[in-house]
Amino acid sequence: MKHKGIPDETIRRLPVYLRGLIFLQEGGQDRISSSKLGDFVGVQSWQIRKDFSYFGEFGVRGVGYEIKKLIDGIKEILKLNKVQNAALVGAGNLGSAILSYPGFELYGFNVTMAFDNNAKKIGKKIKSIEIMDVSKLDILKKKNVRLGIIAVPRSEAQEIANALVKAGVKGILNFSPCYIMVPKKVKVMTIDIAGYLARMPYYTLNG
Amino acid sequence: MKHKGIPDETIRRLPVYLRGLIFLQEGGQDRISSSKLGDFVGVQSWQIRKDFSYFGEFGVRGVGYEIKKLIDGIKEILKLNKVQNAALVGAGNLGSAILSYPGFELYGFNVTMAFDNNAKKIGKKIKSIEIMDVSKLDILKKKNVRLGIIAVPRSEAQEIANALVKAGVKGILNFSPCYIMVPKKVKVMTIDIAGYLARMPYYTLNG
DNA sequence: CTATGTGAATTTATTCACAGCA
DNA sequence: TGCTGTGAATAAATTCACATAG
Repeated sequence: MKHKGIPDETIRRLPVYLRGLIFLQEGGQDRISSSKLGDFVGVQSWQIRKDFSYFGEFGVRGVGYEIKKLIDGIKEILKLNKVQNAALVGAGNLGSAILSYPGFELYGFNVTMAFDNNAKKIGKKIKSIEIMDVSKLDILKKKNVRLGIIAVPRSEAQEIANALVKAGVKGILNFSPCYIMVPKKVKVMTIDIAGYLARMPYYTLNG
Repeated sequence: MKHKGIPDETIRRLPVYLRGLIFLQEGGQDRISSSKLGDFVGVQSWQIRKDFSYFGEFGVRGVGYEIKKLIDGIKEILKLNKVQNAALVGAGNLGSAILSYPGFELYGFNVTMAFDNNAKKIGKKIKSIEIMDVSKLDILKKKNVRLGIIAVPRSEAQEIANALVKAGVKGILNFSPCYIMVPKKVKVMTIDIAGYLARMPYYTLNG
């Protein structure tokens, strides 16, 4: 299930490296050193070397890393090689933005389905994706969708999560500002947007 | 500048506690134990007690915590007592959603200004906020706005950050998927939405 | 000479176990 | 008795320093 002994923080940084490397590759580059990559993505060079070292030897001493090899390696570690579909629940302002968000593609994700409980929205399309009734979430099982994205009001988040789990979802990306309880086999990651902002004054207001 | 010896992880959890406590208070409750609060927000009870203990004695042994006292205490620690204004740059899909996001208010934030470089958007309003030309960012200095939110394409993020810093901003919440370089005195927090999703398969695809 | 890879040292954060107090 | 507060133990992550290899 989880590579043993690999720090979660290392896993957190891998998508950052991957994004940077893909960008560099698109720029025509095919080799890079840990310190150049570090400058580019905002991580110290020894941190990068340490992170890669958990998975074997990716580089060549005295030379650096071959970008293609690193990209392939990180994709394999993160299991990003096959395109995966995700379903969005909650087609409000934030949900609609997520549905149109161009950044998922880079990592091989497609948000292919959307659900809402608002009769006025059901049947409408956003970016060619038809919004379906949230009571039809079970269809995810048939469509083999294993990732759910929650962007509903806090008061509805837990029941949506329950429905997603029942529909066979293995991972939930939760934008609702609340704790969500799920069976241990399901992975929840919560992005608490306001929570980030709430920490700002602590770090910026001196005194 | 920063309380010394306080783990950053403790600071990260404080907004979570605060949100839960406000919710409980609105429900008419005025006292709670660390384990009940922990169940509610998804944190272990000892972790909560430890976190609070860094700032003195908030509770009463054998009894629990007075919710109002905790709320006031956390707000003071995080410096959330005075309402703060923030400015958004980038009024695309994600930016518009952020402008309408109802979750900031809880912590005392107002997104009061918005900027874009698209002539078609400038002058239009979203939620009664007029979108201004990004070249007018300097106005933040006059308006005493000290927080900036970046929701522009990656290619523009760094120059927008530079302009925000020049306009006197002390903290930047960055939704663009890239590293941003700023002077040390400025705090940047990046929310890499796709990066979260990119870690999902690692945790959910067994084998 | 350059840049990786990695044990060891250090720092940071979590977890425990129980003393202390209403 | 019940629940907080905290020193001590453990675990996790970062940082260093340098051996190693092209």
